[in-house]
Amino acid sequence: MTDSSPVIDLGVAPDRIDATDLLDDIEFLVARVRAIGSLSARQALVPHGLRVRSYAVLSLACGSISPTQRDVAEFLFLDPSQVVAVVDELQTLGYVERAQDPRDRRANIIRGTERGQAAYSTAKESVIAARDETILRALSPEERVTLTRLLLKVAF
Amino acid sequence: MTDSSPVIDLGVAPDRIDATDLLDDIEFLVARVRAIGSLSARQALVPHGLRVRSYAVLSLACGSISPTQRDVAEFLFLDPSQVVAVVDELQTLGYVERAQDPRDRRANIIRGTERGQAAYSTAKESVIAARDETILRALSPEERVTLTRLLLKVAF
DNA sequence: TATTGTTATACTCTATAACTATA
DNA sequence: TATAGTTATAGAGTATAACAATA
Repeated sequence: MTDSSPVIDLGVAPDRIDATDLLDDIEFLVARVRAIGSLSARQALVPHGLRVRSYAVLSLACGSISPTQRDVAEFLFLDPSQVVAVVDELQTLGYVERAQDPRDRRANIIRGTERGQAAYSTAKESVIAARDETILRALSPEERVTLTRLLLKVAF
Repeated sequence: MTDSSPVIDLGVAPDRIDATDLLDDIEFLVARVRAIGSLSARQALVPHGLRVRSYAVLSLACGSISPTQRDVAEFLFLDPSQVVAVVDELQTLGYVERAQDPRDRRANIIRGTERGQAAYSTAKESVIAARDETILRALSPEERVTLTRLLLKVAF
């Protein structure tokens, strides 16, 4: 990597952002970090033909929880109608399949196919690599653990 | 408050979200917390006639940094063209005014008016109250400080 | 030649309502 | 009566390119 660069420009020199309520505002900071992380993930996923949202759904489908579409919607804060579109897309790619939930014939269980597992695996590497270069770059291993733990408490 | 309730449904019972890569994924957690915080702030701002984005710009305009539109764009990760629209909106409301930057005649400095300061003040109370009920509810005071500090390191 | 604000445009994300089939 | 998935639609958010004024 000689002219690597791209990554993400965090903009705004520190000397101009001194006094602002927003800097103490967790909501604002979360929004900004999310924007950085989202951009990072989006760029990393382009070569894989996935959007951040598709990647998230694929991740759930490839895990061991066998979620219904409704589970996916709640977990990712998506409207059920949005899940339909994403699952359609992933199904067209051959990455996931819909299976009838034996406990409730109305529900579709989403499962990653073999091809989907493989695609998720490689995409995940790219996403993690990009993340380590952007949002995690400034944190020590201990801080990363702490941040994860605190976010987890807030998120659920 | 007898039937308070509304607030935000975090959905998904813990017993179904056991094993998932995403739970260790800071990017995912940040996205989810941001969704919660954004919804919380949006609801709190409805009575004030402000959107989250307008509120953020108003906050910067009412601070002591006298930002240009470009500063606002970089700080909030907005495209400069989006800042135009928000400032137009706030100006129509009489909350901010554009002033020529003496150091650069191309640049507009955005300042909160007296009316804007008042509106920001009351809106801020609502936003903070809503936030304490949602994303900060699960954290101790010490944890809030730690979370803020870590997010700040990542955000800039 | 580069940058600030601006206009315009297209695309993605999000919110909402209604319908069907099952429960 | 309520819930899972689906369809449709409108609005908000975001990305991109081009232009005039100024640096």
